[in-house]
Amino acid sequence: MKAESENNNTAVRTNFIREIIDEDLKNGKNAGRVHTRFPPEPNGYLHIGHAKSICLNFGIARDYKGFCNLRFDDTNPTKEEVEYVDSIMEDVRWLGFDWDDRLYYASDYFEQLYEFAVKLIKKGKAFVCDLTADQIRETRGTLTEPGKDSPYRDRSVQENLDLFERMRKGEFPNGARTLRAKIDMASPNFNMRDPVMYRILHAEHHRTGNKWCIYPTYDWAHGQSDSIEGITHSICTLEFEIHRPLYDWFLEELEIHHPQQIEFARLNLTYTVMSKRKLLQLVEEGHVSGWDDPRMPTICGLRRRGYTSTAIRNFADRIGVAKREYTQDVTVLEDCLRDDLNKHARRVMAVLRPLKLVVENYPEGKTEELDAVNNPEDPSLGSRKIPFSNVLYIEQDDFRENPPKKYFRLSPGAEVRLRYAYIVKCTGVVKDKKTGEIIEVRCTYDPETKSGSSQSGRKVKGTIHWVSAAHAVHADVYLYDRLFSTEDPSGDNWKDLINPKSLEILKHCKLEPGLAMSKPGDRFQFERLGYFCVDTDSKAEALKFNRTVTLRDTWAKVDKS
RNA sequence: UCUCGGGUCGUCCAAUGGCAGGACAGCGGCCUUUGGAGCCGUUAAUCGUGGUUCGAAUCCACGCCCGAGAGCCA
Repeated sequence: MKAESENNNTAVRTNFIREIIDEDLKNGKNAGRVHTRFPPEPNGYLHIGHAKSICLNFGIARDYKGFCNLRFDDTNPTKEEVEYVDSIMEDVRWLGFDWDDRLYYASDYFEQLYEFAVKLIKKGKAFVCDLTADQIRETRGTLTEPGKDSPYRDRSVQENLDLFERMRKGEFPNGARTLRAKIDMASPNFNMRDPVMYRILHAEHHRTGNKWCIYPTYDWAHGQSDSIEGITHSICTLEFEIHRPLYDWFLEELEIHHPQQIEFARLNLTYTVMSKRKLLQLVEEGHVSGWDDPRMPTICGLRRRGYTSTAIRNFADRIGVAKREYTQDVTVLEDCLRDDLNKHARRVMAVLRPLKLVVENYPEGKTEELDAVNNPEDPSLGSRKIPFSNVLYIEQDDFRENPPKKYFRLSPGAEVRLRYAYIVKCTGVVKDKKTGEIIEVRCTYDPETKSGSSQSGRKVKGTIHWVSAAHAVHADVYLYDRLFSTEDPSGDNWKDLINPKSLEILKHCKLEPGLAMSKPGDRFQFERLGYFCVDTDSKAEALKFNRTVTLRDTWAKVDKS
């Protein structure tokens, strides 16, 4: 996947993390270095929340002339897979960031971590514990009561060293023993109640294979990995705040480089869910077609939907970074999207729900090539020719037999401009004799009103889009709406809140002929309708478009009221 | 219940003891060969009570509300 870069240099907004860095720089901390990292666990696909973190970490490295590492936090072989590793790298690159040669894995440090653990054992700060998981839980205490010391807490250094080595050699079954830090079972912070550093897991790891049967826990691996890589600012989400004392404790006891952990509030968005667990459930239970379903908040889903990485980066800048938990209105994301697409997407005409329009006074068989602007926001994109003839398709919505007030489109006797073509006047309709359904609208055109010509000042209130019937190419168009029908789908009944109308498939839509050449990933504005992109599954003989987002539609509000 | 965080327009973000500002959403208008875009205007907030201060969103105290924490997950 190629990066969609093109940085638009809006002034970088500051935030409390950048202020901390500014302060550190002023004080000469870390010898003026700024080094961050993005540390995903390869157990799922990246989503828009990760994008916030990626933009934060890589963005800081870029702005402070520092570095940002990509590090896979792969300490749990039972959950992690290479499939996820690959997708994560693809997504980070697509977002426009590059880790150069700084691709790391926590598993790269397993040997070093083992040696660090030995050091702690020798210092009398870690011990091998024979308690089972259940027993550890029982002795951990509660929110209000301290825990109890493990009966194995006072083993000799020698015995701990021996046992720990034998754990590594595979002499014990899963769960039989752990290595625990010796801190304080009475601490009000559970993370300090002699936390587990290593567990026995006879499992194959996606990178180290069967070399190890003991694996470090997150707390033991993360800070030390940060330290090994020379990270200066270890930025993570709020739920790790309570882990910070432990993060600091390990580093202090080890007397190694001590990065600063800083926590910020993770992104929540209205009308969607963000937890990996729920996302996985949506995929596995078939509520969506896969991780890259265009309704998913995953990076690959947004990409398939037609989002640009520029829009996502701008979104990350716009929402800022703070410590209070929040839920961002999804309209802000959509606004960033429209903002980018408006500037760059080529305009084309497409009729999604066709209604035949016959121009009575236009010669049958005649075809004219009319000029159409590709993007009024960007003249450098030029113009194209589109064919006009006596039989056209217009949008069903653009004709009303009994128009409401302020309806500026076609209705019996009314005039409207056909975009880039002529002003036409509706002369009547043809109805299906049995159903009474309108199957054709008739009109006449005024040859003096050709688009671009000196039109003697004639103006009409409405302009509608159209496609010449004989020249149209056909496509399936997938209309997506929000995945959930309520703003806040958290809670146990979240699956009941899935929007049953989040996908509508339109067959046999009529597109202007140039679109026959479009390729997967191409983005367009279908005039007056919205932004659309060619789906990854689209074929020349079976075009498939996804609606990325609608245009802002002020008429929709008027019509409703 | 204990510990740690956090409370500013509807939603987010800012103001770092000195006129509470910006974005999105909303509302009104202008403009328009996209009811798009653009432009202009406008509504709207400091959790509460005390205190310190010439002056408090900001500092202090006491409340209140929200979130996180008892994985050998990250």
